[in-house]
Amino acid sequence: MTTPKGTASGKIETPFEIYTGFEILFKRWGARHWWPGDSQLEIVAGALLAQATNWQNARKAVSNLKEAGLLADTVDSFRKMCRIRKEKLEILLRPSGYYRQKAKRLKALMDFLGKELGSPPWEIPVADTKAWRNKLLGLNGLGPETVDSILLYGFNLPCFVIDAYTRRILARHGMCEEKTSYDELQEIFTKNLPERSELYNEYHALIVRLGKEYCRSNPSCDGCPLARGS
DNA sequence: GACCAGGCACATC
DNA sequence: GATGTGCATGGT
Repeated sequence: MTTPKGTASGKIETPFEIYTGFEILFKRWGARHWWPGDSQLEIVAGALLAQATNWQNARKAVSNLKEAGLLADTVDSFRKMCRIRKEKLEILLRPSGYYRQKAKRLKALMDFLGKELGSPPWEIPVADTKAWRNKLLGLNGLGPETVDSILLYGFNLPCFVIDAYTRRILARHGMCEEKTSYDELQEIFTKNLPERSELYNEYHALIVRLGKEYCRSNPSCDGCPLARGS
């Protein structure tokens, strides 16, 4: 293993331009077409179920919900989702891990969205993005990453998602510290990109693609496409 | 059997 | 406010 650009800790000391970074990744892997899902409700639920687990496990729980007829964007399906007993929901969510917490959180989220917006499909005006972000952050079990994922992928609103991969990649390129807050990391992207949900969507998906290949199993970051001069 | 994976809340200091 | 811990499954 060679470490041409990385240090012993795998840190690359050359920051990359935020928009250029997108262009490089997009050129390499193209559109990722996130978030996978047949309905808006599936995307919203999936964002919550993907918390602290791999997508494979989250997808199993999503499939269980679909098979139970709970994830269609229809009045009947949504009513069923809102009325399902917590114990039954827990069984369906088991594969995604933390299933008791997630059942409680999902019910609370569905109740809230139902009261505020009725049955899906839902729409939120772009002008209300910030207000809705704050509303959702007030719900139990919804932190910034989950809320931004819901708003970006479920509602096509311009909220840049910061996840573990994003933090790791910025840190390795010397662009943030361990303790840099979520909001500060988000600003690094939003201040350097046009405010467009499609762009945020693809960029985050590409970062996850990058993270899986160059951060997880490659601590020296060999060949990272974002390294200057690579 | 240990470790990790697209978080978050809560207790404690 | 910073840090530690609980929540849990499934793949490698």
